[in-house]
Order: sequence, then structure tokens, then C-alpha cells
Amino acid sequence: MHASSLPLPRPLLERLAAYHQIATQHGELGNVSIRSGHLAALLDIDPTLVRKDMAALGVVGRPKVGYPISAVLPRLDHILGLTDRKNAILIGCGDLGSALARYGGFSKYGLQISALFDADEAKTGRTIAGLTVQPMEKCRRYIEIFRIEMAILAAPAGCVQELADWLVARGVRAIWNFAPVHLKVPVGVVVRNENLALGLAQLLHEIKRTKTAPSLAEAPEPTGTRLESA
Amino acid sequence: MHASSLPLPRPLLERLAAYHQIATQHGELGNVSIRSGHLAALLDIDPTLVRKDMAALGVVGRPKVGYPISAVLPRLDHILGLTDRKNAILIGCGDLGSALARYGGFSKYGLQISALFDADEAKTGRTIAGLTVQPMEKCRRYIEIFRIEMAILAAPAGCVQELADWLVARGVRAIWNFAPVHLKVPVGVVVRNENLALGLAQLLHEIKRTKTAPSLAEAPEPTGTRLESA
DNA sequence: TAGATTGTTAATCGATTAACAATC
DNA sequence: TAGATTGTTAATCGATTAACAATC
Repeated sequence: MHASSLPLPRPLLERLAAYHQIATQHGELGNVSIRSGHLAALLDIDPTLVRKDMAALGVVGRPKVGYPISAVLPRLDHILGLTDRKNAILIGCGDLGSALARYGGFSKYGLQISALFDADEAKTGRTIAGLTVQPMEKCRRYIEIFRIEMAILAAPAGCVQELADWLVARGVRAIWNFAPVHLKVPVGVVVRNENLALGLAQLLHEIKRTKTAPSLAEAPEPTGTRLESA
Repeated sequence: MHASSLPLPRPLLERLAAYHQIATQHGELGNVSIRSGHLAALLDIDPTLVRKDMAALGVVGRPKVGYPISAVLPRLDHILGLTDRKNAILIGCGDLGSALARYGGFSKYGLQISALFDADEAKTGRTIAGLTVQPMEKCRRYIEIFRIEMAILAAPAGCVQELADWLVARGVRAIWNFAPVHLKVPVGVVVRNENLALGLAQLLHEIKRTKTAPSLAEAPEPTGTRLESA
């Protein structure tokens, strides 16, 4: 049971997740295999890179045909850890929290939201996606009893760091944070700060870039490292 | 009015957005400046890299003090395009759409959601975040009149590609897609596929990695390129 | 001053791309 | 067969890190 622990670089991980999404869609359209050129075109990357990734995944393709989707998806599932069933609690049941609780996409990837909590009494008792929103007082015991290791935070930005500290102290080892705050956690705890504004920034930047780059015969960059002339 | 059009690499863009978030928080705590070491520790990167980024941004720091937040934030605002005011429409007012409409974080970054649409008659007429949900029939005219260039899609996965095509044909140039589908758009149109499952995949992978890497004296990797032994 | 931190060049490292052979 | 596509090595490119000087 050897499990290598290469910290897959971010861009690679993003590609793999995108391959998964695209291959799934492609398969649902009735296709049996998928070409490197197809994936590459959709992701705007070099086909060679896709082939290299496939080789690294251990998937073998056939010239003129492509890679069998039935081989690609399980490999991606495995590498991405989507097969390991995982229970999580969700804290904060406002709009975003409710959306996440109802979001069908997670269970497909092995994530089961097993309980909902909210500090706001007005929200407790409500049922979302078949689960009753519980008061925070019950959270502690729930974590202990079910040995919860993962929490999804959709609570207000102001209290989310405190909440995270509290969860970590109670044994939670992975936090998926949707509040627009950068959480600090001790080593050994995994955190992902979702930061929607980051996505927005990327989009805005891209828009700006494509708009202000009409002429190909622009004055060549003075070979500095400045991101932009002041 | 020279605007260089360097396609800022993804990791850099992510760092910049994270700097923005952290520097903002740090400033709200009453600090006037921020150190490269502080940013580096939070992001788990090398301090040198932060300093290089700051230099590229054109921000000068002071030894023993750090970088003035009042200089850092405006530069980041500008590079990330957060200062350019931008109107967008939001299509799909389920839980996720509602959450996005109410999400306060966007307006702070220059994004104004100016209208909501939904194909479901049960949802039209409702008011979310001060805006009335309008039927899709009104969407076309709205785009034309207000020359909308950006759309946020929180519609069901099944119809979102068709929707995107339709929007692009009507002049929309940027799409922020929250449906778990990889959208294809013509060149010249900017799309960001938000893909929440990707975030999940990264988190799961990280969990898996840290869990299965207890011994440092593991058998050395056979110097292949395989992501994992089969 | 001493010490911490910034600034910057050079070295390293790794990821992407180019080229081309192999295969269906 | 011809043509398209995979597979793989070598070359390139760019990003990160190391080292150290400069500065408060």
C-alpha cells in the first residue's frame, strides 16, 4: 500500500480537475474516447502537455483515436482523491451556505455534508437539503462523536478565524473556507481559502488585458521586470 | 496611455490577489506597513518571492519596517483591475445565484450586479439584494440598452452552454460561470469557469497527501514521471 | 552600532514546448 | 497506404530560490 506524496503542483492539479470535468461531459455526449487535441483546445494549452499528463497518469491512448474515457476518469478520480468518501460539516447557513449544502456536485466527488450548523437562532431548525440546521452548541459534541475531520465555513468574515481555531482545537484537520478572509491554521491542518474575489480579479484582469492589447506592433517591453510602466 | 498586456501568469495573479486580501486585513488591524516575511509565512512561500513581486509592482519598502500598505493596495487594485467599475447581469437565481447577488465582496472590487434574471417563473418577481428577478424575455433588451458586457451564470448545468452562446451573440464579452460545466466560448470572449469541484479536489488531494506522508524515510521515487505507482 | 529587513543578481529548478519517431 | 494522433526525448523558457549587498 505505497502511496507517494508528491505535492502535485497547482497548475497540474487544475489541469487534472479540468480534464475530469471535460472528459465527463464528453462521455455523457456518447463518446468513448477523447483526444489530447480536444482537451488542449478547450483549455488553451499545448496538446503535448495533455499527452504528457496522460502518460504521467498511466493512461495509454491510441493514435488516431485518443484516450479511452473509461480509463481516464478512474485514474483522475484516484489521483484527485475523489473516490475517498469524506464527511464534512457545514457552518454558516446563509445564502452561500445553503447553496453549498444543496450543491449536488459535491457528493458526486465523494464529499458528504452530514450536518449543518449556524450561530443564528433564526436559522436553526430550518431544513436544507434534508438536513436540519443545528445550533452551534451542538457542534462540539457532533465533531467528537462522529470524528469529523473536515468543515466547510460559510460564516461571516468577522468570526471565521475564531471559528477555525476552535474547530482545529477540536480535531478538525481540513477547512474549506468561503468567507473572504485568509485563514491561518497550524501546520498539519489543511485549509483552502476559496476567495471568490480572486476569481473576479482574474476575470477582470483578463478583460482588461484583451481590451488594451489591440495592436500587435506595440512598442517592445523595455526588458525590465516591472508588471506595468507606472 | 500605454497599457502593457502581459498575460500575468496564474500563480502570480493568485499571489497578488492573496496579498490584497491579507494586506487589507492587516491594515484593518491598525498596521501601516506589512513585511514580506509576514505575507510569505501566510502563503507558505519564500519571502524573496514576495519582495520580487513588490519590486515588480513598483512598491518600495523600508528595511526593518516593511511595505506601506497605503502603497501596496492601490498598486494591486490597479494591476488586478479592481478599480474599473464594471456592470454585470446575473442569470440564475437559485441558492447559488442568490448568494452571489447578496455577496458583499464584489462591489468592493468594482463589480456591480445591475440586474437579475431567471428562466423559472416561480422565481421572477422576487427581490434579492434590492433587485427584482426578471424573466429571461427581458434579458435581451436589457443587454442591448445598457450595453452589458459581463454576465454571471448560476443557471443549471444543462442549459448554461446554450445560454453562454446566446449571450455572446448578443455582445457579452465576459462570462463568469458557476455551473459545473466547462464552457466553450469564441476567442475574444473571456470566460472563467469557477468549478467548485476543483477546489474540492485540491483540498482532498492535500488531505490525502499529508495523511499518507508520515515517514520521511520513504523509499525514494524511481525517477520516473509517473504521478503515482499503479 | 547591531540587527533586521529590503533589494537584486545569479543559480537552480521545474514546467512547457519543440521535434520527431512510433503506431493505429 | 496516407494521415492523424500518440509517445518521448531534448531544448527552451520562465519562475522560484539562494546568496549577498544595501539600507534603515
